[in-house]
Amino acid sequence: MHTEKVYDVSPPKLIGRTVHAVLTSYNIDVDPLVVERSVSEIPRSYGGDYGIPIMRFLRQVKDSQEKNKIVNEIIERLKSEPTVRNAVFVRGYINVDLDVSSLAKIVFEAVRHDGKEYGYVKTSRPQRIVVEHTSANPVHPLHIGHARNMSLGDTLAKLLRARGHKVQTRYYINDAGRQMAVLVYGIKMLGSYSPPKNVKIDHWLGLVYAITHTLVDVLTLKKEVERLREKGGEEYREKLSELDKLMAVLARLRERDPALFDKLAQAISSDPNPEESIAEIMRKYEFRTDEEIVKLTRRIVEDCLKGFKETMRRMGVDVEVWDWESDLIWSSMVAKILEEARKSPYFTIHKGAPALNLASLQEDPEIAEKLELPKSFKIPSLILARSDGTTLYTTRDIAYTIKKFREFKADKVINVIAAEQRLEQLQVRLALIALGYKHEGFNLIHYAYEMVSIPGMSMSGRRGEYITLDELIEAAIKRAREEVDKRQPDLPEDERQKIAEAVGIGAVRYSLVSVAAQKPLTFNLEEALNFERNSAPYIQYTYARAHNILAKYGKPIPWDQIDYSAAEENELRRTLVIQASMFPYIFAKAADELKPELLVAYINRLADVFNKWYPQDHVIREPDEGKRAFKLALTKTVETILENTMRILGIPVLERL
RNA sequence: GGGCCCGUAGCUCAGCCAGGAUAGAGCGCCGGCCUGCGGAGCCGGAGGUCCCGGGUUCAAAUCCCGGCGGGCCCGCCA
Repeated sequence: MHTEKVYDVSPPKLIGRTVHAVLTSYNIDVDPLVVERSVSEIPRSYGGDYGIPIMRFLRQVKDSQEKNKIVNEIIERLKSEPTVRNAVFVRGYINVDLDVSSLAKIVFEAVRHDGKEYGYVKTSRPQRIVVEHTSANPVHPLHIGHARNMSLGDTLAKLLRARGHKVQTRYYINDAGRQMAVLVYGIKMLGSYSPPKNVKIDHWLGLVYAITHTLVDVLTLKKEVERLREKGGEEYREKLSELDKLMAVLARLRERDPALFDKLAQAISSDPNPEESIAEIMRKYEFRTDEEIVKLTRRIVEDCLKGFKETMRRMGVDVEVWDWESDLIWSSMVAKILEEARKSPYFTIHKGAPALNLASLQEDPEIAEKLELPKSFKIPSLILARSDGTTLYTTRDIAYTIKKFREFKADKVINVIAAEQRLEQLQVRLALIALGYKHEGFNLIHYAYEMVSIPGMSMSGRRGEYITLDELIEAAIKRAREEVDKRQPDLPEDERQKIAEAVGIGAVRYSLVSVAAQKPLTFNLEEALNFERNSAPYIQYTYARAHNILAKYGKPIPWDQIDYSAAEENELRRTLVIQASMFPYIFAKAADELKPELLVAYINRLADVFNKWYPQDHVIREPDEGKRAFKLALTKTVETILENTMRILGIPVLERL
């Protein structure tokens, strides 16, 4: 693969390798990665393109003659590299001026031969990796938070695959547990399961769930208030105001479907003990003692997933394996975990329930370090089962983790799960280690992401307060359509709509992976669809421009007629070549560090430079054949990188928009 | 009460783990230019106590300690 050659001569690799080799020959021991990462882009006015603060590595060298000798040797070695024009020592830095003509030759050859694979440097240590993502509970429709999850998960999977890993994607269907039982209870209260045809099924189920959940909460809270009335005081007033708020939620829910609401309200209020009815459904499903409940639950979940899959398909997201939580229980995998726990030295009884004492594991320094445990915080004991024998989410998650590792013979499992589940995810890893599943415990990665907020909107699935992802997609497409109608009024209607869909979807995905996962993200539709800057449409547009310049030329790129000296004639051409040479490096870094946002920042910058370049340095009208060949190759290179990045980010590639 | 994450220009964000030159982009704002390979154009400018206070270091946005502000978590929920 020619991409490897580009990777090797990319400035951080080249300079890092050279510096490290010389330092090592002088018995200066430094981490090659630290050296490589000290290489940074510098302003041209510093006399080069990339620089490295060399003095920080020469601290231990006391003799200044010796220092000079080392610096000079590094400079000489760098100068002997074909892609280096000059290297100088300035104010503690070694600055490298690149020979962009030689660099261009290497980059163009790679683009020419690797094409759609250009930039996808293969790892030297391929692994088997499971990426679990989306995994929304099948009780309400997907919303913007799930969209961040699926965009990150799908992008990571594509990124790791392109890097040469074997990747499997999985979705965990949480069909056991209380939430599901609440929805099933609601459906049962309606008498028969007959969802309306004119509403998307997951949206309707979400409404039933929200109404049922809130009604049950209100009844429970009312009893509580009743009980506290005599006593009065702070607690009573708090519960009372909580009840007020819930009543307001109920009123809003009723507006959405009065008939459905009234039917549920009447049925539930005539149930003497809804909490017990829900618990009973949960038991019947988990212990599989009531085939009717099993069938109904499965049918509801299947229906809800149909809705999810439709939304995911629109987002361009595909998951390979769908795992049912209930299958883990029924296949006795969860029972086995419980059994193993009982035999483990960490087993304990906590508040009368079987549990694992995880705090004692914290004392092991290896575990504390590898799992990055908080120091002055005692991990609470993990309760494994309810007193009625039903299992708990975390216990089932332990079994599921083992399943994921086993079935794919995975080296690593990446769970894309909200940051609010940090403690739970930590407990899973600790529990695995406690039960002797060390490989699993140490190689389970919680890829945590923070919440997505939409200005002026608070969200709660239990209360039915959310903007669904479907609505968001529609809004994005509608907004995109307005722009497309403005720009391309002559295109046929159906084509404009197709373009608008590709633009809308791309815009949502781009903005959801553009911010580092551990930061809270504010989603702004207008910004996501800003056609002018830092957005998927902007990248799609830039691609289309590059593509159409090449289409206008109409012939194959004359690779063999390129005059490489053209590279040095224009600053923007130089910058583009250097940026193009950085693509494999950025790609590898994004994959290895699980940071898709690096790719987003990179591609945005490349588009900026390209958009600045082509209007002022005409490609097709270039009279000199060799120079025109160079410009065509450069355009092809940019087009290729844009396309190869969009493919990873799941942004549809369009030839016109 | 404890733990985790975040805090950088008016706004949205890079940079922080792996300390180094004058802290970067984009939006917005101000002032100019422009008839284009698809105007979704170009050039210039202003704008910063890198949340605060200590410490380590030749050197701190970056590391350590102590605060402040925001979010999340600490359930026989998921």
